[in-house]
Amino acid sequence: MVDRKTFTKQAKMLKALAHESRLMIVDSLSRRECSVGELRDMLDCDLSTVSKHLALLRAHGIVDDRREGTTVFYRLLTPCVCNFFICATQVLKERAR
Amino acid sequence: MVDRKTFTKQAKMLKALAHESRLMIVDSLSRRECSVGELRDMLDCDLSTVSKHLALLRAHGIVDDRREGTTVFYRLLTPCVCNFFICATQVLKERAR
DNA sequence: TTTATAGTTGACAGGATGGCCAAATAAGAA
DNA sequence: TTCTTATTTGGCCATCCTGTCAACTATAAA
Repeated sequence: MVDRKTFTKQAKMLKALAHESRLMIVDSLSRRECSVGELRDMLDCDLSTVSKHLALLRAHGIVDDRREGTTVFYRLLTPCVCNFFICATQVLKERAR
Repeated sequence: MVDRKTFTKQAKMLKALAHESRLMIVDSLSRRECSVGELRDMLDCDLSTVSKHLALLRAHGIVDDRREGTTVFYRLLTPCVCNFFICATQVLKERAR
């Protein structure tokens, strides 16, 4: 039997990832460190919006940042989040049948 | 490079799972078929609330139902969603370090 | 046919999310 | 110091999510 609190934690983690832009951010960061500006170019939305998505991911311990001059670089703190992509792909495939 | 639409689909799927009650439902259904009433007893909330969570999961092709008399039984349609539990546990563990 | 049981659906309220703009901050360059 | 670039934060609004109650539907039993 699994503890209710565990489900709560897992739900919070899933919620943090359950957004198109945040998934795209995680995918990018899984390849290499990126600045906020680079991520905005990819997502094509307001810089402040990207910054807030990153703040949320950081609050959940998924990413971390470091400043280099005026630029802030983000990196993946828990690379295994990428396994979610594998899971999701698998479910979508299984569902399609 | 991954298609933007793929991220959209994955995000929708994650959103469907990103709720404590729905995770608990999926976990229960991974063990055996359950009626709405049984799930309500486990979740301890309004029957209509459970019914809506189930409707949402069904709309995403994650569960399916069958009626037996006045009772409706739900079952997991894509058992591989359980891999999300493994992923989530792994991330929470990696994050804890 | 009436009654009881099991679920679903609609309406509604409160709270959480997401996105943009504008203002604030941080750091380097002039 | 002042200016510029990069990013964060606060305010605001629109939208979505959750949960509850009440009303409705479906099926079986009396």
